[in-house]
Amino acid sequence: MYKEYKQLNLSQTGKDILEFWKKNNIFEKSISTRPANNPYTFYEGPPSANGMPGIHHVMARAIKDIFCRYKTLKGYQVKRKGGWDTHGLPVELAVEKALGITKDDIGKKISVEDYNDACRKEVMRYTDVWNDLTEKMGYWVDLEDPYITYKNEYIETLWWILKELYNKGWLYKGYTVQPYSPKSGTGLSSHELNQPGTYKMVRDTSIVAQFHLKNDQQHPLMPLLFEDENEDTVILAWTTTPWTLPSNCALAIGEKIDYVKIRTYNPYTYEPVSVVLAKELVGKYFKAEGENPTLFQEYKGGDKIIPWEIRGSFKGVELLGLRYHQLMPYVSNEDLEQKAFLVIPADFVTTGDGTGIVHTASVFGADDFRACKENGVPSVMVKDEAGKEVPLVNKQGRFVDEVTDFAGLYVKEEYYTKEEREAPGFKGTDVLISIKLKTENKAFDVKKYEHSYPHSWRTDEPILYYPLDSWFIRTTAVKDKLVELNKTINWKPESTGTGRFGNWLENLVDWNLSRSRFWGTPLPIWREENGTEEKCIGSIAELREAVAVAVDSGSLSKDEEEKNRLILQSLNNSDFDLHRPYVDDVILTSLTGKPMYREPDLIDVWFDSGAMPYAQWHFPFENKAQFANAYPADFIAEGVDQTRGWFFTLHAIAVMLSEASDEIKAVNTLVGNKGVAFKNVVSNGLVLDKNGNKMSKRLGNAADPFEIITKYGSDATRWYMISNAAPWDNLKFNEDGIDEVRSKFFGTLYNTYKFFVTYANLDKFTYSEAEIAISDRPEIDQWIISLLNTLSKEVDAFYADFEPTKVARAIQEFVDAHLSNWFVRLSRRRFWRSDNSNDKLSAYQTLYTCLVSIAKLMSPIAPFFADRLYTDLNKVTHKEAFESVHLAYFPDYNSELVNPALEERMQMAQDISSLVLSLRKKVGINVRQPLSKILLPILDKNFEKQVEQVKDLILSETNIKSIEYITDTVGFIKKKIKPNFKVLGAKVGKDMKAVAEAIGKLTQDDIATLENEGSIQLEILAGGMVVDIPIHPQPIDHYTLLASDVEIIAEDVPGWQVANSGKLTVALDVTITSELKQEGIARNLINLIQNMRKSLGFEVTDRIKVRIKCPAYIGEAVNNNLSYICAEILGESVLFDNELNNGELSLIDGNEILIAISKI
RNA sequence: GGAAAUAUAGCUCAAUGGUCAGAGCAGCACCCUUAUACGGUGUCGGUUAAAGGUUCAAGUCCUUUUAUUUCCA
Repeated sequence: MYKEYKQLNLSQTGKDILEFWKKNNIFEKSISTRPANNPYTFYEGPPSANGMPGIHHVMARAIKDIFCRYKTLKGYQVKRKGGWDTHGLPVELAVEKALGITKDDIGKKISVEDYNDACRKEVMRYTDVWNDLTEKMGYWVDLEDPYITYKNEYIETLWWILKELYNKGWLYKGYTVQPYSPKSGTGLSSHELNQPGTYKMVRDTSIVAQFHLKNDQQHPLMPLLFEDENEDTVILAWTTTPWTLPSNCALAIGEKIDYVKIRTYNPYTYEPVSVVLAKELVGKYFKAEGENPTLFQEYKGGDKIIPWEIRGSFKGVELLGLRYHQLMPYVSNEDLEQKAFLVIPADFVTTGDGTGIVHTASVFGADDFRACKENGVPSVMVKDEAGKEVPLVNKQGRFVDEVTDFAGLYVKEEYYTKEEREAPGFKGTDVLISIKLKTENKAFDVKKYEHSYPHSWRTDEPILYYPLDSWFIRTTAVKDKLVELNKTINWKPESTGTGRFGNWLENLVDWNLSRSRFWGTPLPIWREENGTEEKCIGSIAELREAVAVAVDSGSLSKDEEEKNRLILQSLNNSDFDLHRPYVDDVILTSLTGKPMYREPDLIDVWFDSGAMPYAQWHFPFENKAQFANAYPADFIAEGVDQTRGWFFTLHAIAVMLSEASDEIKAVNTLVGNKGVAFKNVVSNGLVLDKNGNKMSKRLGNAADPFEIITKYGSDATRWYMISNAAPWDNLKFNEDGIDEVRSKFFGTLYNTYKFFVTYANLDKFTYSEAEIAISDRPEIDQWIISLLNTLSKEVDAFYADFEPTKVARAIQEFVDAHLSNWFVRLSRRRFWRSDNSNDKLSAYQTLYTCLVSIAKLMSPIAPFFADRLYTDLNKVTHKEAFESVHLAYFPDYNSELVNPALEERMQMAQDISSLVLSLRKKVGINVRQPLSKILLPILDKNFEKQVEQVKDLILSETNIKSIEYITDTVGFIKKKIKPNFKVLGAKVGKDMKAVAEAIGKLTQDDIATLENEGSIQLEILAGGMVVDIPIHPQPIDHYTLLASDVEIIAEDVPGWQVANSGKLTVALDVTITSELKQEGIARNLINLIQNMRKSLGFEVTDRIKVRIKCPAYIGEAVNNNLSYICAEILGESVLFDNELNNGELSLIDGNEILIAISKI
């Protein structure tokens, strides 16, 4: 017996099937039953388990799961090693929050050791919740043996990779300009900068400074800039950070921006001056009424209106190379004089603010730094006591001594205490600088300016952009190869690969690896204090050796030696933790016997995850074969936000290793990899709430995945997400949508199953009979089998092309429109017949095949329901030897079973039926009333033949007695002609409009001529006008119109009820004879009785007796159709009883009728 | 500021450059049903975000703008 259910309960199905999987190790079997020599490699992007999973994780993981399951169906062995991302700032922040401490307290209130222990616990805090969700949502991933990024083995592989890069010369120390908080003395990550509330509106002193051009230089623009030798020409540049002006080293312009030179007076010193600024911004600094050369004679210092006139204009590119006098010459040298203080190009210059010229201080702005580097402009630096170059502002945020006037002053007012700032006479440094520049004739405009500026979320004070020491990976060394190999990767969607990722690679800069933190992978580099010698450690063994050397060297202090000795012991016992602080205690010795200390930085956590292909196997220290068998990945998938995260780090590390590492080169050769880490990548979009807003806990619009799955089941949730929008489009998550999927798709499929089992159980159909050849089955069976095969092929192609949305929609369409609402509906009678004919058997076999195939096709997306469907069917028939659909194989596509002509004519049957039903609706004759015939105008010879084959389906579906075909020999049909634009467009081009119009004017006779002779001449004016009334001789173009250039359809049959759609036209005979009328009454009665059977709860096999009280003419109708009625309702007898007083009162044809039925 | 994606009916989505822009849901009306709180027929609903341009022809191609989102700065 097939299992029957009271109702569809996807949530319960999920739980049951999960239990079944667990009990029978289905996941393990899905791997072990596939050959190891046919691997399909998937990499799991590790989630961080220190946060709760959200609904977007269900989305992301459903996508991963789908393709892994699909490939399993296709016979591949798909191992899915899970993983956890355990390092990084979010972990540190969570710990600090939990312990109520800040970064400053580390090493003070709490030891680094305890802190790291706390991190280690924190990071796996929600693993149980994650594992629970993983199971419940049906995501198959190996949770038994995941890779964990904080494990020593994992870190050791990272060290190995770093060493490979180091040996290649691709690991180096430099500095970058980063957000920096002088109060806490640390750099801030962009993540920290993105904390809410870091950007605040502040009022800063802004200065438009005058950079005086040198009047003795060689430059093409000199004659224009200096019209006479006394002219003082300056470039105006604007800044909101006046404290960076002493460090100015260049001025940046936009090459395409228009600039002008304006003669005017300085508003503070009243000196005559010529200023250069962007043309667009002139109005910002000059009043319109001042533009008057005659005012120049009258001008006195202090006048409100300052006269001005434009004396020249030029493109930015013409300004390049101009030299100017250093604005605040506290620090200079030969190098600066030669290469700095000039105009350079930069792409970030705009005319939105300021003057269209940007003051550039290379060490205090990331853009500035880049622009200066690209143009070979050195930075303004001083040497500290150790002889090291340092900027003019020290790490406390104060000016160094060399900036004599302002030495020791904080550059930002906010760094002073409240008392200091409120003291009488206090002036901020920016203000002091302004005053100085004003008096020196170097300031053109000083204003307070309100703008948004980032603040340290810890100290709440404005940050500085400041140069900090960093370790870099020279990714730019392999830039071309990164770009080249990216083109071999299949991106879904493509635009992410070419656009976002491609652009990113084109503008690649070296990878800044350094992070000043505590919980992460330590940089394995030890250095002498003066940096002359350094050592990169690539393995634990190497570390042990180096420590041993250091211990034996005798050049360490007693203390250090003792510590090292303990470390060595621990290394020998293999229980040394590679994290800080332990690794910081390791002191190595240089060749010259000097101590070497570890560089205190940790590495970017993105390196952790990008190295997972190697580190998850502890390559090359272990598992070399496993690695080679799983490299590179065939498929990965993550959110689009990972484009420059995980996708990049995977790609970058793989490409670099393909150049730097002999081990990797060997593997690449072995597996035929040019150097990529992954071949296919799906970058999925975000999950937004139903209004398109970001989901956040704060707003309370975040959907809880557990709640959703409990309520609707994982299958409906997954199906909804996948079918609703392409993975890379953002999904507007709406619970109503899940409910719709449940009732529309799963409901329909479930009911189809229920229908099947209801009758299959009655008939004891277990598929034990011999398979009826498809060609021997009825038309409708052949049709649905044909569609099923077409569907399999399509779905296969969609899966292979990573288009799950198209898969889901195709399956939905099949199940709903074709299987349930056509095949089953039209085949119902075949199932409830009492004889055991071949026709009935064929119906069972066909429907069974459809259901089993659907289960397989849908199983990657809806793994629970599909497995229930499959196993419920297969348990009875034992047609296949698999205990789960996930161990089965993808349905074969059998092209011999596909019959396009059959699919076409069935479509025709559906369309014709639909037209007839719409006609019935129009004239108000319901379907229960039989009608005698419909007329079909014949379009072509094939048409009648096609319709004849599906005639019975149409007739029974529409309750019509016959179909008649008419040809146009009698001029009976009115035809309509439509141009086929695609064909004609190519032929007539510009004359299309005129030709279309001419076609529209063809008469019924013209159309007949065209049909009979295959062509007709069209005349249009050469100008493209239709020849209307040829009064004057006009040039005329002739076109020969072929039948293939147009579409001709029968539009109307005058005197009949007609409907058409596309090429089809149907005319309905609405005459109701008395015989038809009686039959209609009989049908109505049947319907009433069937409803009574149902509401009285009779079984479909119960036989009944009927008693009726009704008007005589209805009785006559019943008598005339008695055998038909009895057959339909399983009635033994129908008795007319005018004394009847119980029973159900109904209306037939407007007359009361009383019916009573009873079981026999 | 830069890059990318998206924008079509109240909602979710379709639509090779080819002529009434379609489905489903929701609403309304009628109908059908011995699987189906299912289905059918009709109805309501559109300046295809806006403005230019290319083309015989644009939702579709190009340019600009706007909005939303993401990443980067």
